[in-house]
Amino acid sequence: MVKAHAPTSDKYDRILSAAVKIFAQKGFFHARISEIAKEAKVADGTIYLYFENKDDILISLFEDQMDQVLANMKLAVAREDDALDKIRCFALTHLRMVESHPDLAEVIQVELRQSSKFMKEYKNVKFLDYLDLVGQIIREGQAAGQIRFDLSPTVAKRAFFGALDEMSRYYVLSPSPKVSIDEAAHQISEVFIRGIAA
Amino acid sequence: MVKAHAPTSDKYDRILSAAVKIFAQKGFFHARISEIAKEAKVADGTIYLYFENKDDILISLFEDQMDQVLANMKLAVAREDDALDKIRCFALTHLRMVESHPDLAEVIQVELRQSSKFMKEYKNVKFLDYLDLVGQIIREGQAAGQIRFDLSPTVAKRAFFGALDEMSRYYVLSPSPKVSIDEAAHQISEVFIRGIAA
Amino acid sequence: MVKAHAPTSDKYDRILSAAVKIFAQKGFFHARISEIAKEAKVADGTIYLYFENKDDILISLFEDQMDQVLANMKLAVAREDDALDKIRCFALTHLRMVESHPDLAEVIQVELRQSSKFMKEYKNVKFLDYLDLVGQIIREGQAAGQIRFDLSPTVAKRAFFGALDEMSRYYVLSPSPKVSIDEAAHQISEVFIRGIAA
Amino acid sequence: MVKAHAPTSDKYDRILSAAVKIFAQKGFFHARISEIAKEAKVADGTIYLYFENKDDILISLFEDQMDQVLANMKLAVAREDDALDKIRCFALTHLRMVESHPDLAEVIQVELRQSSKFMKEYKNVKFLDYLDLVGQIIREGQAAGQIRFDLSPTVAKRAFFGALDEMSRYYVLSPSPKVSIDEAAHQISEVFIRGIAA
DNA sequence: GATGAATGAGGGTTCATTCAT
DNA sequence: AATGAATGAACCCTCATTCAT
Repeated sequence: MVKAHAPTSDKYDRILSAAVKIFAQKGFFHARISEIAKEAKVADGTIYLYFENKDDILISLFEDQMDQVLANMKLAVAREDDALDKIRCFALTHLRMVESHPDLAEVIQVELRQSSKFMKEYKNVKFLDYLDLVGQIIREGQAAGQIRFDLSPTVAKRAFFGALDEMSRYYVLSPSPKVSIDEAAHQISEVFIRGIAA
Repeated sequence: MVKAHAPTSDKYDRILSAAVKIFAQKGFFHARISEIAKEAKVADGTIYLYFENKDDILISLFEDQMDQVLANMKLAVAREDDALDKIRCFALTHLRMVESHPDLAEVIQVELRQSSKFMKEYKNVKFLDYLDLVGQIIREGQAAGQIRFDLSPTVAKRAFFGALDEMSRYYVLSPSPKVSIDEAAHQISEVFIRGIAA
Repeated sequence: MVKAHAPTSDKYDRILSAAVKIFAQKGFFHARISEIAKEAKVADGTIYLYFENKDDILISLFEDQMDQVLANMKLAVAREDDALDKIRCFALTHLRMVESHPDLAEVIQVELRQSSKFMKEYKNVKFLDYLDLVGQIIREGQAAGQIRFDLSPTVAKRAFFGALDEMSRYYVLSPSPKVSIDEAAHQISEVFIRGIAA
Repeated sequence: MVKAHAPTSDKYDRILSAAVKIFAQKGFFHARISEIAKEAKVADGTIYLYFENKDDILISLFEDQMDQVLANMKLAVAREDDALDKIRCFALTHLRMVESHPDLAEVIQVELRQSSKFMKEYKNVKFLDYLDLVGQIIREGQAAGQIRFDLSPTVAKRAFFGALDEMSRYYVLSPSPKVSIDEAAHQISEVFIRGIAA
């Protein structure tokens, strides 16, 4: 069922913003629809005019935000010509997004990789697109002779993303991180680049 | 509260094993106590003789299994003398454990990093110990002059673990992986070693 | 926590009435929320829109009804000028209320004096107010020289109330009482009045 | 089912004593069998060798204790020749028993008049016997011309017992009573005697 | 569209009772 | 007789979802 809603209303966005906040605070399962409604200043029932059910809020949130994250990252990476610079750029942009949107980062980090509901049944296309940005850069670098040919892009893109992601978890969950975002991005991209260089 | 139970009974282990299976299948929140009880072939109430509540099952499971994982990894790594070989060993051992205990790996992967309950309120000491095994190896390699001194062990250990962990997620959730466990372990450890080498 | 509910709805009263009936029938502990809900023709969950929990139903019931009982008794007693007539009036009014509201009388008789929950932790102010109506009458009669001065109002008010209360228990629990309400009220008040007269 | 138990064992009494204590503390419904067992220093299951079920503990307790109370009261009252002195003696003995066995008094006061289980289904013969001791005294006094003939023993015995009982509740539940037991007994019996005197 | 009172299915947990030892 | 681990029926309460207004 496609939910109709007037584009003039900002309720859809208000609900999603509220959901990000509450999900980050309590976790998806402990978050209450009534709490999201209260935070969004709408009635409980109103949420069901914009979303099918509770799951749909999380998925919509993810899809919506991943569109922006993806667009943002593509734009940032496109500014660099060199594959290795693109990798540096990816790391920095990724961690800076985490820093500037901690609630969203936490929800994506923590809630979205949880439970069969969202990682098995729900085909996480947006996430795979995001992951493949790294894969493209690697293949580009291989084509340019900068990156070893015996490196599997499938493995390498996950290794790189995983490194950044684990670092994100550190920032999301750690009250007082000891290393700056920029320094972490620098260290991770340098290790990776040396590791994959031809 | 320490729950009394005869050491001769295997119910504690039966319940934990059942829980691993059901949690992996349905996710923690969708898992039903009655289902775990049925799988463990005990009455619902019996579970509460061994565990405080549902949360306690997950935490006990984690603590119990992490003890074994930790011991296993320490043993494996101790067989190598060279820091770089230890890193190779860690990667291979980690991914092989994931391969041989897919249910457990999935639960740890997916459930335990979820929700404030388990990553914020619950001090995940065992996980930090595990993570620090990598940190120790790195400091050892730095002392031996094999690893760059300008590398932050804090960042590097997370980068390495994150790479392995993201690869684990791939194996846990992917129905038909395209790269072998051993090959993935090899690629990840080689990229990392080149990346951090002095 | 004050439970919100539209004043136009009669659900609050319907639930209380149902509760009186079920509590009288089964006793508080054997009464089931679902049974009260069914009797009140509301859903189980609806009860929790009007009451915090099962205990709260009993306490609300008591507070609500005692307000009415208290008001009713004050009104009745105020019609008499003479202290001794007030005592006669109190006895008659009390037992007639018991007769006309047997379910409520039984609940108050039996449930409310039960268990630390309601007689120790719960400060039963309304009941003490009711009891003190008798105390006031006695002090009034002492001031008028009709009642002995060496009589302790503290003891006397309890003696009088206890006499009526035990008689109430008889009516509440006895299937076929042998003495009429009015005759019992008469006998009790006359014994008491002679007993306390100057 | 009649429960057999060796008269050499004191477990039966230990369980009843424990039950009195726990029932007084928590109330019948909040009392846990396991708690009574612990207090009596027997295993949970042992209780079921001596009692049919939880209800049976309370009833046995009541029957057992009422036998003693009844015997005690009969003995005390038999020492007096005069009906009016017997009334004085009854009041004093009753309140002194309450004072010296507060736990038991509380259980009888509070638990035993609760719930249909014990006041409707369970024919409370012992209590009626106790109540009728007063009835007998009154009839005796009427025969001796000391007590009015137009007084209904049915009403009068309840009035007198109710007065004492309400006073007991005061002592049982009040942390610091303002009137002494002996004074209360004196006042109540004097009021009653004057009230019923020919 | 918007509301929020009402719904009622569902499940974690308790605890009286049983029974193998 | 005594034990206490095990049982499983029973129930209060929560909360996602609905629908009359």
